[in-house]
Amino acid sequence: MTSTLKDVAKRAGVSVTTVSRVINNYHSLSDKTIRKVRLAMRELDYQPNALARAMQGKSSHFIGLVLPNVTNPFLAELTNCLEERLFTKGYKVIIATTATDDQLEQEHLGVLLANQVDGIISSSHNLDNEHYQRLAVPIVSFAHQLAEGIPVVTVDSYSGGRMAAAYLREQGAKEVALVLDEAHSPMSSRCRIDGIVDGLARRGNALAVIELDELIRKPLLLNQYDGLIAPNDEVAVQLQGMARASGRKINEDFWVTGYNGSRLMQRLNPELATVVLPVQELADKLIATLLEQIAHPDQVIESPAPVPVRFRATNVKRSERKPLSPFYVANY
Amino acid sequence: MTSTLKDVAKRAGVSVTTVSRVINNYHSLSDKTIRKVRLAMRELDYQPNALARAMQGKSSHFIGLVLPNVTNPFLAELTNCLEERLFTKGYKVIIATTATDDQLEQEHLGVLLANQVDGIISSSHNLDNEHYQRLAVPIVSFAHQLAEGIPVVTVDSYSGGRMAAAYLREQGAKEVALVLDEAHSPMSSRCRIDGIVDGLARRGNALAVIELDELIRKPLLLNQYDGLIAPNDEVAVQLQGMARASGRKINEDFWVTGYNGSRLMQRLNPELATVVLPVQELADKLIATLLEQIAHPDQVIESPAPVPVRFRATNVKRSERKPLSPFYVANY
DNA sequence: TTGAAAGCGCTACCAT
DNA sequence: ATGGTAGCGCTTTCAA
Repeated sequence: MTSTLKDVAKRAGVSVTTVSRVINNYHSLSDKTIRKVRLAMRELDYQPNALARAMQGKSSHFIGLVLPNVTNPFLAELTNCLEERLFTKGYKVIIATTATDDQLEQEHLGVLLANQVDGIISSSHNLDNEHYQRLAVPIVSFAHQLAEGIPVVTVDSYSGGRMAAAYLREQGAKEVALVLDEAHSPMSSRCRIDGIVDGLARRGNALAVIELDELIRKPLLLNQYDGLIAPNDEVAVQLQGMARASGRKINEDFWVTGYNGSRLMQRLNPELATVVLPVQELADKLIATLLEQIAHPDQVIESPAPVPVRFRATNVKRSERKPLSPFYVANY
Repeated sequence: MTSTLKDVAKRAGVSVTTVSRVINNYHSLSDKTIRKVRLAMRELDYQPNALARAMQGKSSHFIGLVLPNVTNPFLAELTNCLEERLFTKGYKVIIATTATDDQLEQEHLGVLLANQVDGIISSSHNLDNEHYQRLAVPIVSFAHQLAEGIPVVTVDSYSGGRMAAAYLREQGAKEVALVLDEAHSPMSSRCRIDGIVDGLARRGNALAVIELDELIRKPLLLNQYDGLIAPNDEVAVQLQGMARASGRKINEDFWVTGYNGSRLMQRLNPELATVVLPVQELADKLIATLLEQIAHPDQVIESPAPVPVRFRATNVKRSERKPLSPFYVANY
């Protein structure tokens, strides 16, 4: 049905070589030929077959994006950002959502390899080191050290933890606890906890730690605290809701800090103090690192330095808030 | 570097044909041969090249997923759901985020065609009818009629609107307004507005309509209402925040309804009354419709009947809330 | 039960 | 400046 190089060549009265050349704007072609070919292409509504092109040992220009899911607002934003930038660089993104399922991840990786992806960007980490090590394809990881030799783009989570803790202290919080949600989102970094401890500047004192599940079961536990550090913005909002329900006044006698600072959560809850990860910068770093690895497959690529984070401590008055920005594109 | 059919054949001491046959579990092969080949494949860590397979006029098993973005919680959930189901059916998903940019969408569609996608699922609609009509590939649309002959999976938005309005009335809201956010998320369906009007059951009265932007500029406008219908859950939460800031008691003297009912928003704000779209069912319908079209390319596929929605009117006590579910997989 | 050989649509090398 | 042709890795006749 769809026309091929040969069809175009026949119609233009030239060889397939010539057609191939005008497609790839080769030099040394007469204007007349170029015009003829272009015309034939248009007439036949010709679409070059990218898969066939990818078969000359050339690159497929596919990038595999492996992540647990895309419903997490931060990952969604990262995904958007990566896709957009990769597209402008001529790459197509194949998504592979793995949840926390090791077998699913393994299958997905297999499919990506089978489809000759030029490289993989992964924020999943359900497999053993050796699995990742064996993958014969350039790969960059986000936030997790997958295996030795695989570059990883990280954020400065120590500073993140420290700033959050310092913020709570400055606001006047006396009893601070770290809330964990190990079941669903294990704290990725030891560094962050170190930062929190240092930020609290309470030498010799252990950091109070509570499980979210426990807190949900025994809401009275909340009364012991006036400052909470959540593992992410979503849990932070939950905690705010719980505190409000127990009669606490958010940002007056009770403070919560989040983590990630996605635009969505920022809009939904402008009051939320949180550690903001620079998504665009992370996307750029991930891509740059991957492309470098693609360009130099047998060179060992260093992981870039941890990306700085910033802390957004908002007590913005409602009247000063910005209107919604165009990320609300669809509502249905 | 990576080994090919030929390599495997050589190593196993058989022809490429035979290897191809064991890969595709052809009948009539001696067990001995099968074992030999399997062994060779393992030894060489052989990965069939999916792109080469897609070149025999066989299908590529690529599906293009075209959407404005993936940061919208509902679209994120739909994306997750589609990817997961398509993967189990042996399809790979290439994402194409278009925002509201017609040129970007056009380029993306071109790339998808060039990569021989078997079909396209689209929730973007930035181009003219003819553009979509011309696409020589099976395509299903979500929520928008792209062009005649292109099947579209819709929800029963009339009922959605009607249930939201009825809810507000039942709660005792006297002054109800529909809030629009035309700039960022134009109301997709006339039906929904019809439903709202019918649900309010105020014959002869026009429906009050406010622009979100205006409301943000003049928060005092809120005082005129005690019931708001938001275009989506995100705006609904914003409105709740604004109302709370003006001293209204949510769900006591002020009610807001949302739209979409994504799990994320459900967790973040269990109090939010909203119209819930059945994501899984929508994903299934989209896939089924697309696959049918792929199976019968020249047959005209009918759009399925609008999918029913349900209204979640929550006044769930905090103590009765369920714990977070495992969609919070990553926090970083 | 197995193999040889002809493509799939394209690029690249070698000619002219 | 242009064309012939040999593959890329695989599937698929047609033969044996």
